[in-house]
Amino acid sequence: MDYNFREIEKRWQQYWVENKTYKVTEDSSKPKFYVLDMFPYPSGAGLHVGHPLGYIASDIYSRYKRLQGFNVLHPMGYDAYGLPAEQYAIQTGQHPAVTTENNIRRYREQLDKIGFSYDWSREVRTCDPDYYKWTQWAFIQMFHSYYCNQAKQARPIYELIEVFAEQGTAGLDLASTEPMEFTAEEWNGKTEKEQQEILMNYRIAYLGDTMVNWSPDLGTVLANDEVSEGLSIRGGYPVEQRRMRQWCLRVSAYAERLLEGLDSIDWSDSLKETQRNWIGRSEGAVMHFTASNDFTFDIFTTRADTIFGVTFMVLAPESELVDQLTSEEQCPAVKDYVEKTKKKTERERIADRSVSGVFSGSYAIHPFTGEQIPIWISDYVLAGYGTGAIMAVPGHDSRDYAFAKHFNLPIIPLIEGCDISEESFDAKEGIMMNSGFLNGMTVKQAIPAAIDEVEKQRLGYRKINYRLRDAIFSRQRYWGEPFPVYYKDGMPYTLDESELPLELPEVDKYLPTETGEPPLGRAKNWTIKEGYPLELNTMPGFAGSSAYYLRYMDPHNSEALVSEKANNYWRDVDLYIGGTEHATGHLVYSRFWNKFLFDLSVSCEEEPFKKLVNQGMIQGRSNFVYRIKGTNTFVSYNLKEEHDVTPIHVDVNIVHNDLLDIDAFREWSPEYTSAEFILENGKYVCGWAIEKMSKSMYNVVNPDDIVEKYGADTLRLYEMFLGPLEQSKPWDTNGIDGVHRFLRKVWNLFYKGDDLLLSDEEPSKDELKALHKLIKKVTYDIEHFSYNTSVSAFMICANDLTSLKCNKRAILSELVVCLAPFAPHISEELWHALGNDGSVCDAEWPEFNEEYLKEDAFPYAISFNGKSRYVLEFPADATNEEIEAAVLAHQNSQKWMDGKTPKKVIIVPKKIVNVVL
RNA sequence: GCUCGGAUGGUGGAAUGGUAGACACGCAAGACUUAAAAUCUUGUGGCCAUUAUAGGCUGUGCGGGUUCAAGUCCCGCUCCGAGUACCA
Repeated sequence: MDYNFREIEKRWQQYWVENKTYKVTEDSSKPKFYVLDMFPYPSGAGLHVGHPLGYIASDIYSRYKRLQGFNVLHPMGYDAYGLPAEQYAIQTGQHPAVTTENNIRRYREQLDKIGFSYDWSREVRTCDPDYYKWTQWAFIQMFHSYYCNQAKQARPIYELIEVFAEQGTAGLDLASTEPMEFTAEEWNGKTEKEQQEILMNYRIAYLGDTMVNWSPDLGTVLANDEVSEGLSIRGGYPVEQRRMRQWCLRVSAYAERLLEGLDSIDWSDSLKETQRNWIGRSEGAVMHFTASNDFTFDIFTTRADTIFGVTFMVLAPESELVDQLTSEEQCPAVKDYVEKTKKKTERERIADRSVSGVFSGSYAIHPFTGEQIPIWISDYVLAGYGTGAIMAVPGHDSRDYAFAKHFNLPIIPLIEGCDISEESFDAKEGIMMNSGFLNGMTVKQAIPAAIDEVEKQRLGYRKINYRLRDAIFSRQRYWGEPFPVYYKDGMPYTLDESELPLELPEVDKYLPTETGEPPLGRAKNWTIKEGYPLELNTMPGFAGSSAYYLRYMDPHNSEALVSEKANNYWRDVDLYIGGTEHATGHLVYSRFWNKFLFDLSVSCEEEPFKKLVNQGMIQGRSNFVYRIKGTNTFVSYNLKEEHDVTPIHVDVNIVHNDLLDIDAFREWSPEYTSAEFILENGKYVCGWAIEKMSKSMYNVVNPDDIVEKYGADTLRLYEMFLGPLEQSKPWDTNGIDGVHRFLRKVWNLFYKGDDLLLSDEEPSKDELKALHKLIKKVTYDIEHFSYNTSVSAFMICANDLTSLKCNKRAILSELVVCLAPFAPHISEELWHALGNDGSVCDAEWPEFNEEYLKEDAFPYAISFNGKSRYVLEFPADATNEEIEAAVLAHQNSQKWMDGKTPKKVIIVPKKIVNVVL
């Protein structure tokens, strides 16, 4: 009987479905283990061979943990809201729900062929009302919460209302959009609407006027992580800055906890570093400056020590301070400059690094020297960071230096011996000078000393600033979660929890309305209660993906996002596998969202993802043919230098081991039907290059085709064999024959022709050794995600057992269990061939026994001064003294030592003897 | 600019400081076959030597260092990749 993978895989996939093999429930008698993949956005193109890489890795880990006796939660679902389905809807009129449903069906078909051990009964879809009910619910909780900096947690807003009525803001330390102070009398004297407006300053989900990334082409705002280099990540459309009223989440309140939490989780250093940079904590001070017209404003600096080097101030063009600080005669020039910068898109601003700016006409007073410092306006200062204003110290900041040089402003050196004739001295080292009370201190001493003095004289205060901004949470799009919000008297109110889910309404078109409202403005009767209008924005993509791991724990619960019982059992994700592209998006929002739910006691763990592994990207490997210019003749790779040729991409699926299937090529396109070929050794050799996997490069490999040709088990093994999991690497179907041959080799250990040849004899020493070498290596490798080397270990073991002609049940059954996480279908089949019932998934992971690896005699490598190695064999129980004596005995009889007397003999546990001459 | 990775045969890649190149692809030779494909066996870093064997030298991007011993540790470079970017 041959290894008929098609039949085997079909049979066992069916068996798993019929027997609900992968269904899990809470079971307090077993330890839990939660393995999660980042759920996919089901795109129209379907899966290519790169997508399942992480899924296979996590599936192997899940199956392994299960064999080790863990109760493994391994779910899958779809991040189903998103822009592509909506863009497609705009072009074709096709409802995004239909497109999404079709895409999901296609994804599921492809996933099923690979043999994953998902518990599909727990599937979630972010666009399903039963699911987004809880996204909306979480939003309502955020709306009704504020963040207390003293308690370091979110608290219900009604507490705050009570405190305001009793004591105003006195003694409170709250996360807010802007600082506010008022008394209880002032609060109590305000109208309902005024009070609501004040509360907006503190809510964790709030409406705020902020600078947003606006994409005119997409007609929506985007979050910072959805923009890169001034272009939208999806689609690559230009993005500009606009001030708009948007829903925001007060992520910044959690900045410190998001930073601290990184120390407690097992993520790669580079990913943690990326998050640290994104959060961007910097310690410094806010300082008050007074302008000549008595208007006071604040700046933020991390270099308070350089206060005596300030020769000018700079405001961001978008800053509200600009209006306050512009003198009358400078007004036209300033207006002109501000208009100009507004017109530039973010991308143009990045591209244009030239120095520009305008004098405001007013001056600030230096807090220590009383000197007049000119105030300038320039686009190198950002409105969104700090206070949108800086004190410029050209001697010790390169940007200030460039500005000062350009506008001929004075530059003062503050550090002894520094040379600032060509560039600023930015390093935080040296001895201070020209700095009044700071003179003689090192920079490290001067920074805190300067802030102490500033605080003492009430000129400012210590402040920690974060780069992390609040997340903009509304999108002017159709295909997303509707906000559970309606407006009364212009103020937003949330729906009652009992009114959830608020379902996405139907619209006639997916475009903005004629008056520029978002698409939901087209919905009929989009009102609630006594005709109050509902919110027209929808939530962004990250809304639905921020708590999906909690929902998998209890996916059908209609009473809660997750029950306390389920949450207390599953707790958190033990292993999360996904790509780095979510480092500053999903993985920040999700941690924030979970911390908020932790404060509400909905989630019992503060960090959602204990361990995270990033799988590398799979790149494409394109093939080329070379057409001689002006002809329809193609020349083989190594002969192309003799002709003037144009390289042309050729479909990698008609190339095998870089050899072109000429007949298939002629059929590939009518253009090539009559193509002529100049061959080498009777073959057409193609060139190749590593490029992104994409249709236009003709290098997309579909997993279905691989499964059809080689089987799912071969695909799984080969994806792992390609290289280290976390490394990016090109897909190259060449070489897949190697792992396929391995599986056949395993098959042939069981079957000779049609006969099952198994023996109940005691295994030999060599057989046990081959097996236990495998068990040791594979156990270690799975724990360390070193799957490529474990596939090698299997091949070595199969080769050893083949040459030993091993057909012992005792050996083969343990081999099959080891193989089960990697190649589940063939393992099931062989598990049954061994006479077992049920599924191999219920077997036990074999235990490694060191005894079997011990040898009778060891070869020792003998080296001299670390060179020229010889080999001597010693019994396993030989002592170091015996080995040393044996080596020295050769001193005169062999050429080894050239008659020299050894100074030292070093015997290393690794079976090396080094003789120092 | 900053941060983090990486550099090992023709290719993908192995190597807790201890015989570098496991395993696989490719290639070459052989077996089977009328032939090819498939399959199996053997060889395969480079250079040198030899009828053959045994062998010698060299070798992990470059230059130093530590060590009995360095792909691995330390210092200084070069190149490549990823992320991030006027964050005061």
